[in-house]
Amino acid sequence: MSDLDAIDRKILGHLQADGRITMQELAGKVGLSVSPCHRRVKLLEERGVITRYIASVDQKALGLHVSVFISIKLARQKEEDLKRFEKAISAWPEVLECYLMTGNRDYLLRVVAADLSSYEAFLKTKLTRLDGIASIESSFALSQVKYSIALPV
Amino acid sequence: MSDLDAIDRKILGHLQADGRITMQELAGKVGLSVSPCHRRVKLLEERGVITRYIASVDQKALGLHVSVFISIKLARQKEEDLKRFEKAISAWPEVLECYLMTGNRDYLLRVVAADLSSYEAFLKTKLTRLDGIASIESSFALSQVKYSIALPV
DNA sequence: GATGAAAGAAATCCATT
DNA sequence: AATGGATTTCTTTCATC
Repeated sequence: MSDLDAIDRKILGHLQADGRITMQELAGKVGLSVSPCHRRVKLLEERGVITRYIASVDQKALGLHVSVFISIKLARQKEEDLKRFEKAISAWPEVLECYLMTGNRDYLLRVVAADLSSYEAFLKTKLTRLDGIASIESSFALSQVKYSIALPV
Repeated sequence: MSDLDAIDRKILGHLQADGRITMQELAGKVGLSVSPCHRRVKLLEERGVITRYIASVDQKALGLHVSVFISIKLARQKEEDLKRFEKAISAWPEVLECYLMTGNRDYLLRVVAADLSSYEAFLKTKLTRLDGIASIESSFALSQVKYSIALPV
């Protein structure tokens, strides 16, 4: 699966920091010439190690001032209950992250909204309308201290 | 601040989905020709609306099988205590996200590690060595149901 | 502000080692 | 697997509307 050598990991490190670095510059940084560097990047893309390239956008500039972590407990934990819940939240753009947690097997969601009233609208028109939810607990973030998508390589 | 018109928001939507889309294709999708589309993208970059471009890497392919959410309470909440804590965690690559939360004014961290023993190493050599921490509570994620960095535009 | 064209730079492919 | 060069494609700038 992941037989990534040292050069692959270097490449991934640089691409996580700058997804638009030129092949020439990237090749220089990892000590290869352009062609083999290019081939490695293409292989990493094909193997699904690099999943995609993204522009990162400032949350405040979009007017999204509210970040909420929501703990959700389901009434039943049968496979089909989980699947139905996961399918629903996956379709909502306000939900940026969702994790199935150990312990009580509940879900942890990170949701963004413009303000408290649009968060309330999200709760009322979407989340609380789902069947099979036993409890919802919202925790609000005062500020985002760190946000990185660069995994340690 | 954010006088983004409909076309700007369309551009941001497409760039969040594909950070390497060509100007030609992007221009077509938003109904402009290449030059004005290019100018808008450059402006969005200069204004800090687009913060950067990133390659997204598969966590499992890197062998990072453990995702943990950590709730941390500080002994004191003076500005300098917060600053010191935030500076420390910002430097650690294992910490991908950190939020200052309302309520008890504690921190919520998302941390990744290869396995439980390397997570333990992170706790022992880094987190628990910080001064002024009153409590640490780890919650493990069984699976990542959704992970998106694309903000709703 | 938008347009189209033109120059420069980068990605991509291929023959060679 | 890596290299250097050739080709194609994109970015970026500029004059014009």
